[in-house]
Amino acid sequence: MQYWLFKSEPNTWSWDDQVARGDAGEEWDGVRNYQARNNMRAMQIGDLGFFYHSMSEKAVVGVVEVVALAHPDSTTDDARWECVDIKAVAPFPTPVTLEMCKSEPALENMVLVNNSRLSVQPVTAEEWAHVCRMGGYQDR
DNA sequence: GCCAACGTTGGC
DNA sequence: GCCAACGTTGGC
Repeated sequence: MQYWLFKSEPNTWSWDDQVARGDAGEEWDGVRNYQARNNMRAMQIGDLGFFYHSMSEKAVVGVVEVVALAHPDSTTDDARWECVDIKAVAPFPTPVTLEMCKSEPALENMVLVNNSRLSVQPVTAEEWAHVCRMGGYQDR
């Protein structure tokens, strides 16, 4: 069981869009970055991730779950690119902003804080628990 | 809207 | 295989 962070611009694909897909989930397509793809290849069914809104919001707004292993990205013919499917699990009672993360010593090594451009990031179990607590989210 | 950081591309 | 140029991302 591992933890991740999925980053999206709300204008392109928002938490509400994700929720609207329900349990069927949705491809996390459009990733054209090797590091991000490699992270998705490493994912297992049932892995959990944060859903992060970049740009205007810059906050973790909810929790998603991996429901399909990495498979070819349907938005391209280029065999290099793969993606997983994820579904919305629950929203954060309180969105955790980037600013909040930066001010937390416990999160100083979080990828989001240090390499905000990577669109699919690994999250450690400690970071996961910490951010959940900040967001008022009851982890299972 | 600006600009820094990063990743990718392509010429050599 | 190196590196300069370019495009994109995302924080500010």
